[in-house]
Amino acid sequence: MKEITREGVSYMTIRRLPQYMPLLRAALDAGDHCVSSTKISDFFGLDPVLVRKDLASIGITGQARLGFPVRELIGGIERFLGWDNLSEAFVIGAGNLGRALAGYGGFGQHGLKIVALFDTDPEKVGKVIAGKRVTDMTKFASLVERLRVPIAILTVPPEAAQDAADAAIAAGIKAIWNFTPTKLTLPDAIIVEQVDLAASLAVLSSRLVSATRTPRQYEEQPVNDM
Amino acid sequence: MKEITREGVSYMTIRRLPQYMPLLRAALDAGDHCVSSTKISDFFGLDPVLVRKDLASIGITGQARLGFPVRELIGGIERFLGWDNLSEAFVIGAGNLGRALAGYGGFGQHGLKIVALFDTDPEKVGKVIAGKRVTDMTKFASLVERLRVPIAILTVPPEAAQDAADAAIAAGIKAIWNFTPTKLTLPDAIIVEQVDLAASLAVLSSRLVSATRTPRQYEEQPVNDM
DNA sequence: GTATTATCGATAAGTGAATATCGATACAGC
DNA sequence: GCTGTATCGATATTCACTTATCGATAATAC
Repeated sequence: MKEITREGVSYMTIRRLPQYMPLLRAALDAGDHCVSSTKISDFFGLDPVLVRKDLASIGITGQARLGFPVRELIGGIERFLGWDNLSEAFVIGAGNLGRALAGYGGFGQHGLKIVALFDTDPEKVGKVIAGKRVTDMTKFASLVERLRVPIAILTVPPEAAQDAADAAIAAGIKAIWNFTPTKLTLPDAIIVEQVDLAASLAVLSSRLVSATRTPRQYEEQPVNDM
Repeated sequence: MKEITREGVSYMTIRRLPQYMPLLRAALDAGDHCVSSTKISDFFGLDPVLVRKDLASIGITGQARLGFPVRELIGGIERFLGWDNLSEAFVIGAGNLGRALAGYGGFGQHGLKIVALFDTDPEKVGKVIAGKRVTDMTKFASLVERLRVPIAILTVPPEAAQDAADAAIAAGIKAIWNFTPTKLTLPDAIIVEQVDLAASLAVLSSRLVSATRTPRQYEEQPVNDM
């Protein structure tokens, strides 16, 4: 996994940071001033050194014997991930998945605000999901321009994905969160993050195959004599 | 990324294999007998050697100048991932996300068959989504036992996730595909695959932060998450 | 005050995956 | 048949991430 990332923060670190957050918030609620890397690493089954490295890489420094100041930690991670000021997003595709995402209340904590949904189906246009209106796709471009929305969340059927993505970037969208299985080919300047359910399912089912086809799974088998 | 994997096939390889499939199926439809690693790698922006290594690791061998026999390739990957015989799954949580997954027709191609949905909400029980009945959660255990369903797809609210997962494995579920942001603590023998939207979003927004705070631009990233 | 211990930060070592290199192979064109 | 070229497979190298080690620090116990 070779990733060019920002200011020397590795891809894997970026993926771990948000996972630390619930634990940190819980600690804050519990009134703790400091959290140790050991405490975090125990919870997630990681090495404490790894946690310290993650935190160090975004410029947070702890104190020996005490740990890391929770408040500063939360603030630092939020700032690094851009969760401190909300980015607005449009959902393209108001099917079940689009509606599920629009209805999920947790994204606000993650710096994402879904503003509206778009669809071509006149049946769906005009409905309101969790306070967000489903708008006709023909209005997409003008609204992106007017509201300067940087993110499109793509939840259209696979065969419509490339066209929708093209339309989105033509309208000025900077980043696409792609929930379709379609591999998009887009200009390099566009940020694309793929939610790859097929890959995730592959890991699951491949493990299941191992578990069922061989009674003993996992690494080592005593190779020698029986 | 250190992962326990089967027979020396790396985690990253397992995640790439399913992505190759659409291209292979397209090649098959086009009547090609062979596909070269170059063709695959070009499409996905990978190194051809990497593709060959992936294929070699699941025991598929090609021929110089020709490439890899498409039919054998597809068969091999499907067999490896367990897509050749469907695994059945129950969806726990018939909210928008659960319904979206139940309504998605593509999982059949990936060896997954969603049999039914479960929910505790009497409002939802009895409804039918894409031919699958929403059943009361109280019937879950007996149905898992009777139908020997190995997989649970978890789409309940975050705060209900741990309880639902506990109930699932008590009923005999072997693998959990967890779409909730809750980190589940379960026996080691249970296979858990986490769809980590928070991590995916973190990568997206962290890139967006870089792009907006510094005008410069970055490389691409073919690595997919979740 | 001194000893103990948990924890940090830095550096070094280890691990595993991606990439580069190269000889071998088999088809295509002449 | 000979040559050229695309492709494979194997080995070696590079690179990134994780783990191990160790001295320093600061709270706590005595």
